[in-house]
Amino acid sequence: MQTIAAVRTSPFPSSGVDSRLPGDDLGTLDRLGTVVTLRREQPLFREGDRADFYFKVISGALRTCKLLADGRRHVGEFFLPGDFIGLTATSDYIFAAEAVSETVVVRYSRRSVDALALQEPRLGRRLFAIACESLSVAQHQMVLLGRKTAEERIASFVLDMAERGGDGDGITLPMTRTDIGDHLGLTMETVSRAFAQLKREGVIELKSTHNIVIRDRDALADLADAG
Amino acid sequence: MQTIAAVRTSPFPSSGVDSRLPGDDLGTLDRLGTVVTLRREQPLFREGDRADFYFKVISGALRTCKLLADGRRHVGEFFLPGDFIGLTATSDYIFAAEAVSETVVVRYSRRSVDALALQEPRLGRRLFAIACESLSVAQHQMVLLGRKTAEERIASFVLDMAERGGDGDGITLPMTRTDIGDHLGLTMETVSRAFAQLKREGVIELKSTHNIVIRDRDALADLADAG
DNA sequence: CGCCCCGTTGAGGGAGCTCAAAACGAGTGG
DNA sequence: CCACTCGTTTTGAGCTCCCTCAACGGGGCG
Repeated sequence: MQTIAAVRTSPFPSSGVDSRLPGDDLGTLDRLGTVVTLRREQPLFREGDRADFYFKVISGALRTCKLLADGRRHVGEFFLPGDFIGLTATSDYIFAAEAVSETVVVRYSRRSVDALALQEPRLGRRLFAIACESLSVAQHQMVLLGRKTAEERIASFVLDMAERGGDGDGITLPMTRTDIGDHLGLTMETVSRAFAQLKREGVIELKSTHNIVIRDRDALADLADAG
Repeated sequence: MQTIAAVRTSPFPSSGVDSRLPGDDLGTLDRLGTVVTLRREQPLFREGDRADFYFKVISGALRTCKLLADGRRHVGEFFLPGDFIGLTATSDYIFAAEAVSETVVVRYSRRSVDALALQEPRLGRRLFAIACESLSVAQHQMVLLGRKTAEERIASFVLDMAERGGDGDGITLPMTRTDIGDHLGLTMETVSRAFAQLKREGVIELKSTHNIVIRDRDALADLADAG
């Protein structure tokens, strides 16, 4: 079942979006795209939906969620402008995707893209590279979840967000403390305390709850790698 | 730098190995393979080595490891007969791979396989599928590491091992309790206590430390999904 | 202005970690 | 066949980090 969302069928917008993604390499793909706008908290798809589409984030932010039977939640990844989402080994999505804030994505028909990939080796290799990069991200996240302390997790998260979306040392965190906690295997309270701790240590500055500045990148990197 | 290991350049052995892997679909790949034998604890490659090869496990078992600066260890995945290992987004491996027990693998030149994949769409799609499946495994593991209790982690692990390598309900665990702990984000002692707990509850039977039998698969599945 | 959601802070408790010792099992040599 | 060794696993006891529960504060929006 496809989730309801504002859809505008139109040519690919000439957004200032980067990198990392097939649309940029291969003009042919652009024509397959449909622009979709999501309001805050609106689902892009749900766990178990048929995986008929790939998506690329244009603006805003998405999170992927998995729930345990008793309600415990895990946030797999945050997707920022330029990020590609929708690869799956099965015919269904195995997690939900929701908008953290108002978000615009481009939607591609999976069947069309997969068919095109057989004719355009460059597209095929790009999709393969995206899968390998996602795997690398997941492998780092597993080390974090398996072995790092709360403060180290937050340090890693801040550095990651800085690399992906920061303007210099200023970082915008569109998601809530609860989202961050569910992503890092912590509670909201522990996330809050770890931010406070890093602030006390002079490593970061809290401009507001969703805007932070890195003060000591080396200290942050040391914490993130645990030595 | 390539790790030293017993290498036998020869045609692909007619092993009774499954499934899941390119070698089986595409005869051409078999000729590219070189058989490599590893003794217990011997590294197949180290973190940071140039990623010049893909591998397929024939017999035995591998583990992938990442270390934090202060020595904390994380075991990413165990690889059993039929499993494919070596996909990476970069030119280097980002984790080490070591033999849990005496292990035989087939080694493929990454360059040759990648080149062949451009000519043989089926091979390209197979590699892509392997990457997507690995991603799916990683996503499940992140939920486990982020949100499950010790007992739930062990239940999930036992079920996973039963599906992958079990003969009926009898399971062989070639790795140590420490390996299991480092894979599940626990200590060896907690792993041992969780096994004892499941035994006390009549869910599993411990034939020996490395051989267990599932007594109540439904109870195990309930625990693994937490509800 | 007042409500509500989100974030912060505090106090107490618990799941899993640490440290330590004993039990076990596989391999080795007499 | 037994004695000994060495690494692994089990079990116990105490501690710690993070979770839980609760109260308070602040910013955005009706």
